[in-house]
Amino acid sequence: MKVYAFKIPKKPRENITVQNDKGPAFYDKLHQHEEIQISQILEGTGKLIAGDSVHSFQRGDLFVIGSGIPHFFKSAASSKNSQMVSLFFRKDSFGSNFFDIEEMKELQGFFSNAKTGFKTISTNRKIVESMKGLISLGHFSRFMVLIQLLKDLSDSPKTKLSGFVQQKQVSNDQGERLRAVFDYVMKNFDQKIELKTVAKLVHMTPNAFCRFFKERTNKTFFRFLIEVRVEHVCQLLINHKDMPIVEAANTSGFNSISNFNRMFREIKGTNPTEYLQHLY
DNA sequence: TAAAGTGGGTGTAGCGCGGC
DNA sequence: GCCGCGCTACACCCACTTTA
Repeated sequence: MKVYAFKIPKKPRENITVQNDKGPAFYDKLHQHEEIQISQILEGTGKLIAGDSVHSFQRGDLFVIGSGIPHFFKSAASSKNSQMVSLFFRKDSFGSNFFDIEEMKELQGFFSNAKTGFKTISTNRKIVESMKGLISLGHFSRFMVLIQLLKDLSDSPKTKLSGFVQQKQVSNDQGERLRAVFDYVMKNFDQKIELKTVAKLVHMTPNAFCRFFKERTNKTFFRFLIEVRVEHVCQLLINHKDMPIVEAANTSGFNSISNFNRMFREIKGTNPTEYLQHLY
């Protein structure tokens, strides 16, 4: 497995590509592409790895993934049906200066936020309907919808996806290793994971692996693992409102509630109870 | 690669709060 | 008042990370 330098399949002379992914799971191979990706989750749950961060996704979420950000959507095993409408375009799709003209200045917020990617929850029915409608539209209508969509997304509340901007393309060999590590973590985060096991998985010494992982993701391996666990706890608590916090923490790989609380506060900036109160 | 430094994991104690 | 739950603080150990 590798970080695919992904080519978005598009027809000749097509500048906006619309994709309707429907099935038991989404395309789950780590990849990166030049196009900016706007994806609306219509059905399904799971985790999105984008750049250096882990995010949960569920129905209604909308993600903007910037050009060159390595990413993949990992559908949850419990998710039987997944559907996502995605739109791909490049900033220079309509000419190198198209988005720099005065009339497009209001969209600069979108492009600056898109560099690190962002997530927004589409409470705005207009955005959801625009995304759904894209599938059946012709080229001109798609273009018009895109411009309005960019404006709506510029104004919508957003959460940053990745903490840093990827400066260079990840090579196939490096991507292969990262992909193996991500895959292993996704399958085993609820159990004890040792550095030497993961390092061995990618044929590296623990020292070399630590350096490698930090260089590519801008964070340590264990920091990444904790983020995956915390995200899983959040999903458990959201989906099972009566589940005790200590049970959610235990089933997500935390052995000590005190350590869990500390990690949760570091990552979410608040304690689990306040986090849930904020959501409802 | 090895040594030094860092910080994550764990156990324990204690506080606040709500329910019984 | 007692109990359970959620949370925080602290100390200690040692695995992990960084650096030379």
